[in-house]
Amino acid sequence: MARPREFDEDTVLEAATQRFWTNGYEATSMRDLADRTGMTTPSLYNAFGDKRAIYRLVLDRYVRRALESCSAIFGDDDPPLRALERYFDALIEETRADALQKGCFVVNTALEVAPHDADFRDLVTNVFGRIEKYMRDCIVRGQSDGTIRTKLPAADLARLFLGATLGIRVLARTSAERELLTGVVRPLFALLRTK
Amino acid sequence: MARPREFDEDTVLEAATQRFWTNGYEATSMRDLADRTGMTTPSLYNAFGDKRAIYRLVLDRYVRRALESCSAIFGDDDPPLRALERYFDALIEETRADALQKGCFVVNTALEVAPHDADFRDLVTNVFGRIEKYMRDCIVRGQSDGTIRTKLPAADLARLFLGATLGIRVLARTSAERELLTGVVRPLFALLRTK
DNA sequence: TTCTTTTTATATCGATCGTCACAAAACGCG
DNA sequence: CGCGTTTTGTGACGATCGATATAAAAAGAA
Repeated sequence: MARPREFDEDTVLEAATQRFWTNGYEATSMRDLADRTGMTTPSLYNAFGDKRAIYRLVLDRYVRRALESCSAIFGDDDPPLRALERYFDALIEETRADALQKGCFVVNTALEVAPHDADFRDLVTNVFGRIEKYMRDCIVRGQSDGTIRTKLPAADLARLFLGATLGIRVLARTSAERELLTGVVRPLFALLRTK
Repeated sequence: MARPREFDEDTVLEAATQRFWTNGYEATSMRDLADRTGMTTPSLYNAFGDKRAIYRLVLDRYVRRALESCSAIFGDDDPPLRALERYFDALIEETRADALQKGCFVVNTALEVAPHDADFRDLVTNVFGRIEKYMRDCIVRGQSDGTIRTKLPAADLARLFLGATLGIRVLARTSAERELLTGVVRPLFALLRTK
């Protein structure tokens, strides 16, 4: 029907993701994206739209995968406490291996873009809400089956666990020591064990 | 000796602070700063140096005041638990009143600038370390006098409290509801009360 | 006054920004 | 084979970026 694309969409979007993720929105130029993806800027515009649309596209793609990862952890039939352990273990391991200090793409967006862009603020709020809900449901299950002994409201515990997650994501951008991150998490699990 | 300055340094630095704080480093231009401060760009360069130097100057100024505020809270002779309450009450109240969703200038810097600028990363790490130390010393005092009953290591509790602080600062950039912020904090104090 | 020093405002530098016209190139379809 | 459609690369648009050269203006010192 027409001239075929010469690029692999997934490869290009992944390269664009990495660039936006590490450098942020403002510090990434369309020419940066062109260089990293091997495309020209007109091809980028033709294929995906303008800079903001590309950012939204790759962020949505990132969110989809991140939430799938969350779903895999919390949707598994592991005991609730085990799921939470796996969640924070993965978070800390991801941070430890994060040589470029990318942190979390959503958290980075929350700070740089969300305050002056309602669309992205809604996206970020939605993602944070989903994580909070994963936590809450997990904690409720644990309180029901007795493996989580604290009687504190699951809603507040979920809020704290979300807050701790975001805090760790901030520290991840500053090359924090692993001991600091594990120290944030240890009292959380002590809290779940208390009566 | 020479022509006197026509601007008030403190007023100018405060205006520059507000601009960098709300918009970030990359999204703020020297012309933005000139407009907001009422100066011309050559006058800014002559008085304070280049863009990065101005950012550093106003960030240092912000940090000085923020740490003074911390010192006032934790250096007071209030009981340790009361100091921690005052700290988080002030944090939540500041966030509630933060119509422009500025969040914390240091946290914003941690995410936007620190990953690719060692000087600012060191500054951020230092500030986080000081806050952590305020928390730790306060918790140790509370554990000594028996007002904080938990036997969990003060070092880890301080790390969690720092992490929660940073998490709240992230949420502050996304116009989060007050109930979410108070929910993050409530289990922290429940944790301090547990034996 | 004249000289020195610093701040001021005008005007602009080259570089880079996001974006796009344009036409050649590469396909399926008739 | 053209024909229509989409992608491609070249080149460049006006706007804005960080930073300055330049000189007039404003003070104290001589």
